[in-house]
Amino acid sequence: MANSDSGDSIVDRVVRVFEAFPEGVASLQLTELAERAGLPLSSAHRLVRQLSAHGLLEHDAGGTVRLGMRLWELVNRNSPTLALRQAAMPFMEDIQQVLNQNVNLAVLDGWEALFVERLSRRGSIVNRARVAGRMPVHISSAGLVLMAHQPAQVQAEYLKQFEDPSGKMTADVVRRLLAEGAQQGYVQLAGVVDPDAWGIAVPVIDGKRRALAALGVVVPVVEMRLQALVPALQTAARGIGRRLEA
Amino acid sequence: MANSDSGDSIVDRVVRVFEAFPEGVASLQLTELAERAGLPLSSAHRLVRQLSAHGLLEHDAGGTVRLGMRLWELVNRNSPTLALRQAAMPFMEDIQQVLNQNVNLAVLDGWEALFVERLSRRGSIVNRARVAGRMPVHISSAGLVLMAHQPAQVQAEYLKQFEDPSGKMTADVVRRLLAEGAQQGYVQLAGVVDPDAWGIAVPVIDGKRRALAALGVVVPVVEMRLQALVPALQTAARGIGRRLEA
DNA sequence: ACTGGCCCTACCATTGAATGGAAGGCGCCG
DNA sequence: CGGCGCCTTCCATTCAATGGTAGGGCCAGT
Repeated sequence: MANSDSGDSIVDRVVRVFEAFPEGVASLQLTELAERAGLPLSSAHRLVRQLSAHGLLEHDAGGTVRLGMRLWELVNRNSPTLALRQAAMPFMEDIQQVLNQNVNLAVLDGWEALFVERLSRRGSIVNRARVAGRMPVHISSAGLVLMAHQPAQVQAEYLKQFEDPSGKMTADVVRRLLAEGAQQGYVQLAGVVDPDAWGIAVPVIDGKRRALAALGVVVPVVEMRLQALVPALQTAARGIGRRLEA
Repeated sequence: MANSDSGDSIVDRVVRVFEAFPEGVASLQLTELAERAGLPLSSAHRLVRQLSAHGLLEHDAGGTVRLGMRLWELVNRNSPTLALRQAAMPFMEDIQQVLNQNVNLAVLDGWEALFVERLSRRGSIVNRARVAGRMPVHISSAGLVLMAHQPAQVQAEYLKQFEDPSGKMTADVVRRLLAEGAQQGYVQLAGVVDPDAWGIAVPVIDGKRRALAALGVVVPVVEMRLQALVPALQTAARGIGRRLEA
């Protein structure tokens, strides 16, 4: 044989190796990694060795393979979200302290909200959103408020393909939420993810009126000051937006 | 020609592409990227296209290339430091609130401290340590306290090759700091990085008595409660260590 | 102690995927 | 409108990548 029987390039394979780690699983056996990545063992072995030589992968104590510190370092040094996170962090900290709630920051990627930063309170209500985690647009206030501020064409495309496997949400409900979100400038969502939690999110708008990100909080349903949270979030979001101009 | 004139594999090239982004620079022109990565333009072009197809790179508005959200997501989802950061975050937040100071968390990588997490106070003293940033062991309290808790052999190797280009530190001073750090269980460092800032760091120890990380604060020299910080840090570090066992 | 199973590592003849110079667009500025 | 920088595409050449196979280390079960 020669280069790849299966017709995939090395780059494809490298990507498959990176993607082979299931969410939250830090390390895998070589054999299992090969299987998950769909590679012959000997090919996986060679590839892992090359990547390890550069620090993109590492061999940990038990002989298992994990993503390397070097990779983490490179990606986080030049992260596409770096500017956004740096601009947002001080404001997120303020919110966390003043409102005493979970705060999170998300961007829109496809039809999902991708959470890029999160500050959680000890002992506070469960916040399902994890850093680098995703949630479908229709079940997260952050996703909805981002979609609500997308160009009409994008929203139309989204609604066209919308389908909720759980059946809890209909396209009409989503349409209404988007319309309200666009008009009010925030989205409030009750207990979709967790029956005891409210999500509230506002958009971070840049100079060209594009919604770059969503700033949100997750609060327990018993929280009384719900409406008071909105202006605080909006003020913070404007601050973030202004920082991103400069 | 065939595969690489220069004798490097594709993996080498992928790594060089990732490494081509200078610290803090999010995006590059293709031509510049090719030059920095030491690749012929057409090869760079092909490689970038492949990587982009998988979302490891992205083309941004101006036609420049940057690291992709997908890469950021994969790395941060399965980060080798994920468990450490998750265990540490609540304690770091406590420290930040109670002591009202900058907090950071670092691991040892080679002869450098690599900062994996940081919480900074608005308006607080400048903290040079950036997330995913590095500092040489001998000018950071985190680096020193980590080195002070390494096996004797590692310390010997480190001291053997030690050389401070600035000449401010001598091997003897470092040796003394390491000895003190090992004995006292913390390292305090004044104004090496910034003349107005103190750094104090303690080790996070796991069940096998290995120093996995350093927990530290950066405080202004005028701060009076210096000694009071140490027990707080040590308590938090023990808490983190205990969480990592489970 | 022995055996079987599991996982990792090493070898090597084969060949098509990767290569990069050159030429063809595209947009910008003077 | 001509020159320049930057991006994209093309294509004949060839060696880096491939993966089946075999070897070695480790542990659990018998």
